[in-house]
Amino acid sequence: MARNSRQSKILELISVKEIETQEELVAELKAASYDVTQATISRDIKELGLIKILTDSKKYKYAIVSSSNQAVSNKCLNIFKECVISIKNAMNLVVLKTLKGTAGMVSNFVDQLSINSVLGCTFGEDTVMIITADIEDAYLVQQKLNEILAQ
Amino acid sequence: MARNSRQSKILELISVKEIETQEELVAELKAASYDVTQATISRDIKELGLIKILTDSKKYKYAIVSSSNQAVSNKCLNIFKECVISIKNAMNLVVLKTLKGTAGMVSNFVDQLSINSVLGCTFGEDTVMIITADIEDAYLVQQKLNEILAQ
DNA sequence: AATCAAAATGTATAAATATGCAAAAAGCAC
DNA sequence: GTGCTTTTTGCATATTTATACATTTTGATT
Repeated sequence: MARNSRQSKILELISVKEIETQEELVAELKAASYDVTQATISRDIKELGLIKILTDSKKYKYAIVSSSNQAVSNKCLNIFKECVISIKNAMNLVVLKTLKGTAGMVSNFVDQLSINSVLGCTFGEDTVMIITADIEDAYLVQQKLNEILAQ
Repeated sequence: MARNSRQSKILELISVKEIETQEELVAELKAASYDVTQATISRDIKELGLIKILTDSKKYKYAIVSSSNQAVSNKCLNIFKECVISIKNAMNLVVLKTLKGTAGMVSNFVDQLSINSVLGCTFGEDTVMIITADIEDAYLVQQKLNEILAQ
């Protein structure tokens, strides 16, 4: 569906760039050949439960709502699920395979979850690597992510 | 200073009521005899780093930015500091004395901090009670709060 | 394919928010 | 106090976002 794909792109865009306004988002989406208007974006943003937060430079930017304040919106969760193909462990790492181009967004998402044992995330085109302190923690994180995906 | 007092009132208002718009906030402030315009509120909100999140009923309301996403804004922290008079332990409880009328706001704030050992908070007019699992946890929470206030 | 129902989107505009600029208020030094 | 600087605020308005309504698209059923 075009809509899901577009919303997934929105999540990706806001996790990579500092998007200040919906018009800016429209422009970025046009560049990625999603031809939509601001009105549609406004609706997408509401559905995804995105918020505007202040950056260090005192400008507003769109962001995914953090987990402690409020549950991640169902819509976000669904998109997250669709993008993750597999979750595997390797020593003190958890490796996620994702749809091409969505790894950045997924990595950002994992960061947002603020799981205690996650030390950090890096990502490429279709792979996210989560670093934990030890093998046991990697296992815990994998469990946790599986739980979230199973919701 | 009138400004700090007003901003403190704003934090209190948004923690107690679901404030959907700045105009609504202006009205509430007027009722509390703070006579200001929407423009000023807009600036206050920016300074406090407040955000708009979706409620369960799909309406937007103002909220304090959560701790995991981003540090609580300096401004919020300052106001928090000014409102807390003392922090004491009693068994598995931590008891905060606050300025009259600000306990609700402070309690909300403590919730936002998402400290692990905090099981829950209740409050009256000028007292916040934090419940923890045991005496040791109460001590840890007290330590943590003192750290935050000392920042 | 034709028909209907539901969902998604665009257009136009209402509603909400941010901000440039000028005025007022608050500090501060003398 | 007076004069000067800095901060805060209001007014007017630009900018940004949400939404009512109409239209288009999608999907299912026959």
